[in-house]
Amino acid sequence: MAEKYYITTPIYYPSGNWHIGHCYTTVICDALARFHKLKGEEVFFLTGTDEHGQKVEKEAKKRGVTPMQFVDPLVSGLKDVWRLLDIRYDRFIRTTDEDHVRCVQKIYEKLYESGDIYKSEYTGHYCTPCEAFWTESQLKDGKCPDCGREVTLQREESYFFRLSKYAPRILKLYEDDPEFLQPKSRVNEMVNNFLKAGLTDLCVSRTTVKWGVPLPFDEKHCSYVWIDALANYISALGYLSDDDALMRKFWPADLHMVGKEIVRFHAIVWPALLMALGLPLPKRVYGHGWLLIGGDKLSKSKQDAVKEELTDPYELVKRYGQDAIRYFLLREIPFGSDGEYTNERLLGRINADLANDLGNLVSRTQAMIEQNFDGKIPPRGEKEGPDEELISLAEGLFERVNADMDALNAPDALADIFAVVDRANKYIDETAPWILAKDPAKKARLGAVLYNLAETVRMCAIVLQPFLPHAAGEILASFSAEGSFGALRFGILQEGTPVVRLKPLFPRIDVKKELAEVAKLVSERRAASEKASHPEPQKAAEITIDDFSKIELRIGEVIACERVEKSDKLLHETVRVGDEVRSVVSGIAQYYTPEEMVGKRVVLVANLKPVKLRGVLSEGMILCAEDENGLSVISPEKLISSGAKVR
RNA sequence: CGCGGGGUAGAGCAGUCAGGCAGCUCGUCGGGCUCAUAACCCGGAGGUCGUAGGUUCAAAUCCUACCCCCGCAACCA
Repeated sequence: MAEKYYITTPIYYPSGNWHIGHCYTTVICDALARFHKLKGEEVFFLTGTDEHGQKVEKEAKKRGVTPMQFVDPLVSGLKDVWRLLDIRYDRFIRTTDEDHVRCVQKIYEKLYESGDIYKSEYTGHYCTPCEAFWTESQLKDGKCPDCGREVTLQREESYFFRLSKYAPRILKLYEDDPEFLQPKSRVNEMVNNFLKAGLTDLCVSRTTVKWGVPLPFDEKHCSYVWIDALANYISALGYLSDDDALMRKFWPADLHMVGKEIVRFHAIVWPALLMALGLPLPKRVYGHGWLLIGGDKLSKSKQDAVKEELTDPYELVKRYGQDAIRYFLLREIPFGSDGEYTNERLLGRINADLANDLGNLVSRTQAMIEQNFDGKIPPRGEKEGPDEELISLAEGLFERVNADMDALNAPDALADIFAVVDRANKYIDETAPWILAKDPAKKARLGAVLYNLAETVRMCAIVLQPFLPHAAGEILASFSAEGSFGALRFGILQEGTPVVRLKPLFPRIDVKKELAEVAKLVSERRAASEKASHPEPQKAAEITIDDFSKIELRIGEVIACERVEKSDKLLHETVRVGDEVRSVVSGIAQYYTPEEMVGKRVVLVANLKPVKLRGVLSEGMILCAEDENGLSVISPEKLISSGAKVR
């Protein structure tokens, strides 16, 4: 019986802006899925979208459409991206799919009956954009520790999942199975940050959110994020449905590929849920790094035009082709850690590896076969000189790539394949077939050389299929060769087989010209989107004079000023406002030194609710104007007494 | 003592867990070749491995202290 391989991507939240970062995870999974399929395993590759939640509900409302109407086009946009990149998933699950919803309801029911879900009350600081509740201690400066935005205090009746109960078993899981969570550093992170501190039960329902799965035992409540989202991995297989054949065949998952920010949910919450349901645990959870976009100092530089990268997958595929984008993502991002994306690096990779090395190797090999052997595979001939080295390198290729892929290390797998490509290019130099061609007595040797090259190219193409499906397919077809891993033996090509000469697989790109074009395109697009979005924020809602009078503005004099320790942006001013002296913190340290501020007269919002910033009390706000060039404190034009009202 | 990432050749990085000749890609300089997509092959130059101390026959790697840079925006994988 064939082995099975079940691999999943995270399900993506429909935000409307699909970019190259989303492609990263999915392309790796696709390559892994294809690789295992070629190994003859029965593969199930799952991806999809996570569509419920308050954020979608709000966005939809803002646009005056139903959540479904809001989400549908976004989802089909994502599917288009996958089509462009030739992602061959077996199912695209949406958490709004009927079967998923039914499954989630059954899971809730089951856990409720077993007592793993119970009713209680939740109070917490809620950050709407992050859809997350935070405890008092987690807040940073009273704001969301993730995004730094305002949180609101919310209290409501909720159902909870007894996560705490499972902490010991999860710790044991990590000990017993070091493979379970990778890379290893993430294990320490989980243990130190969460498990050691003790798990708290997880809030799994909401009454305030309507866009979700209604709980079967309490219709007021909707499922809340994680059970709904995580369950996709089993609902997609028909868990608890009438037809659970897939579930029986493919569960447990062989690999959940996730981003490092959601490792926690996959390495703690998900195993606990599965334990509660009495299901086997996934074999491996892999938390990969992030693809940072234009992530170097350039994006930070304030004065120069901020360099922007083209990250739109549609445009990238249109310009360079799916294989080139796949190749870059799989090759360039260091295994397990963060990688950096720039257009320049993308183009560098395309030219150096795909055009110069691989494409050119195919091209020169086929050209010589065409010129010297009438476009037919020559006889194999005797081995001599460097033949042995080339051949054994090609023959050992699969074993090396297989080991790399078992370690989920696509960059190394590709490096191993290209090591063979490089060796083949060198082999041409060593054997100098163009010299052999001049001497009719050397015809047999020439044939042997070209045969060895054709075989090497063919074998590389077979292993390249998971990574560069299009190009690898073309190469194989041009030799009328089959792509199965069974054909990874040297000597399969038959003498006389016609070889079709391919057009350049990866045309060389003029990097300078292309970068200029891309820069132009990006700035045009930005201008267009600014134009489209600008009228809105500028047209702030109309207010009455009464609204305005609620704001108390006063002139203050800065009598002392110092930097706030351990902060880059904050200055702590002591401001005299009439008879009063106030402590004010402002985020202007990048524009003003403390010395500059002392003695300045400023406009202060005097009735702003005091807050603590970085532990320092701030009782007001100094008015500033800001544009792309910098920031200026607003000062009265003539000398005017401190404490004076501003209207 | 807020959290995280990092400092190895001009650029980008691997090597650090497991101590053993400092490597890879790009760039650059020189040479070769002309089958090939001005591609390919060979060679050179270029490094106080952030700093100081320690352990060791041996340290980029282990230990201690310190310095510096980046992110903590958005999107969220």
